Amino acid sequence: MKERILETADRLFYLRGIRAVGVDTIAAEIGISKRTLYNHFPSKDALIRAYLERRFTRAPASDKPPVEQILGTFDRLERGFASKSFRGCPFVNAVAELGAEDRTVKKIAIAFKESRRLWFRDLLLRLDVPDPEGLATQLTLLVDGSIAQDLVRDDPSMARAAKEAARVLLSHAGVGVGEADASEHPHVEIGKRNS
Amino acid sequence: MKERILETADRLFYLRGIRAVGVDTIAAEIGISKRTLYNHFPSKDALIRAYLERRFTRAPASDKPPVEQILGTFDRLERGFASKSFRGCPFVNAVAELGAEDRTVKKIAIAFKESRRLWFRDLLLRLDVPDPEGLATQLTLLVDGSIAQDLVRDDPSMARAAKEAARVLLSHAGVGVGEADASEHPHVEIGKRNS
DNA sequence: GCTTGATTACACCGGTCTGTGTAATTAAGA
DNA sequence: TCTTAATTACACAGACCGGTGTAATCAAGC
Repeated sequence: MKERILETADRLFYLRGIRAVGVDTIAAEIGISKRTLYNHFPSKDALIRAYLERRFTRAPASDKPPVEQILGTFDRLERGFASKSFRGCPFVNAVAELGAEDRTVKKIAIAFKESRRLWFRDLLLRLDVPDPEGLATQLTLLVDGSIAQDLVRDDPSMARAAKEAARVLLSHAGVGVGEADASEHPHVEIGKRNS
Repeated sequence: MKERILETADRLFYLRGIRAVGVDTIAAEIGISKRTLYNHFPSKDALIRAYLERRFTRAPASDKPPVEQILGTFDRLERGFASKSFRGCPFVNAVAELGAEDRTVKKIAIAFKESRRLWFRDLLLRLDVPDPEGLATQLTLLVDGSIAQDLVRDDPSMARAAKEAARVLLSHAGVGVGEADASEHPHVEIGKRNS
C-alpha cells in the first residue's frame, strides 16, 4: 500500500510538479481515501521527502570498461529525453519549486548530485586521468546542462552534444575514446520535437 | 508604477518561487492595494509573463576579443553564484514550476536559451572553429549545468569548473586560449540579470 | 473650481489546499 | 466467533489563493 502511494506520488509529483499536485489528487488516482494516505505519511512534506529518497537510486555496478560506462551515461540520457515522461531532474525541480522552504529537500538533492559525481570520479580513477575530481565535476555539468536544456527545449539531441563534449574532455585527459558513431553528426541542426 | 510592480514581482518570484508568491504578497511588499496591481496587469499569469520577458535582456555588445567574451561569461556566472540573491536560472525554474501548464512561459524560456546559444555561436564564427553551432550548444550545456549545480550545491566554484571545460573545448577546436586566469579583467560590466 | 483618471480601503466570492474527526465497514487471524 | 487493525465515506476546519465590485479619496491639468 505504502509503495503504491509512493509510486503514484512519484509519477504525479514528477510530471506535474510537487506544488501542483494535491494529496486528494494522489489518493483519487489510486482510488483510496485521503485518510488512508495520511495513515501512511504524516504530512505531504513527509511524502515529498519519501518521493525524493525513492528517486535516489544509485546506478547498478557494471563490468563494462569505464569509458563505455561514462559515455553510455549520455546514451541513457538521450533515451530518457526521448521519453514522453521525462521532465528534467526531479531534484533540481524540487529545489527550484521548494527552494529554501525545506532544507531536507536540498540535502537530498545535494547528496544525489554528489553521488553521481563520485560515480564518475571512481570510473575516472581507473583511467589514470590527471585530475579525476575536476573532470568528474565537469562531466556532471554536461549531464545537468543537457537535462536543463532538454527540459525547456524538448530536444533529446542535447544528450549527444553533451556526449561529444565529454569525449573531448576525456580525450584531452589522455583517455582513448572511440570514434563518434556513424549516426552522430556534429553539424546537424538542432531538432525540435514539438512545434 | 508598473515598473515598481514588475521590479518587486521579479525579486519575489525569483527568490521564493512563482507559485509560492501571491499577488497579495507583492502588493503588500510595495505598499499598494491589490486593486492597483490588477489595474496594471489583468492577471497573475500576465504578471508572470511580464516578469520573464523582463528577465530576457540580451547581453550588450562588447568589443573585446571573442575568446575573452566567451570565457568571461563564466566569470560573470561565478560572481553571480557568490551572490546571496542567486537562485538558479529563472527560465528553467519557471518551466520546472509551471511545466506544461503555460505554453507561453515555455516559449519565452526557449527563446532565451536559444538567444544565448546564438550569442556564443556568433562569437565562435569570428574564431573560425570547425563547428560553431555544435560548440555553441556545448558551451550552453556548461553554463546551464553550472547553474543547476550551483542551485542545489551553493558552490560558486562550479563556474570555474565550467570555465576550465570551456577552455578545453575551445582549445580542441583550434582556438588559442590563454593560461588559466590570464583573461581576468576585473571591470567587465555586463548586467548580471540573466540566469 | 472642476473634471478626469489613478489609487485606495475593504468586503466578498468561489475555489483549492492540507489536515482532522468520526463512525461505519471490511478482512484476517487466533 | 471474537478481536484487531486497516480502510472507508464524509463532513469540516482553517488557511490561502486569484480575482471582482464598490464607493471613497487623491492629485493633476484644463
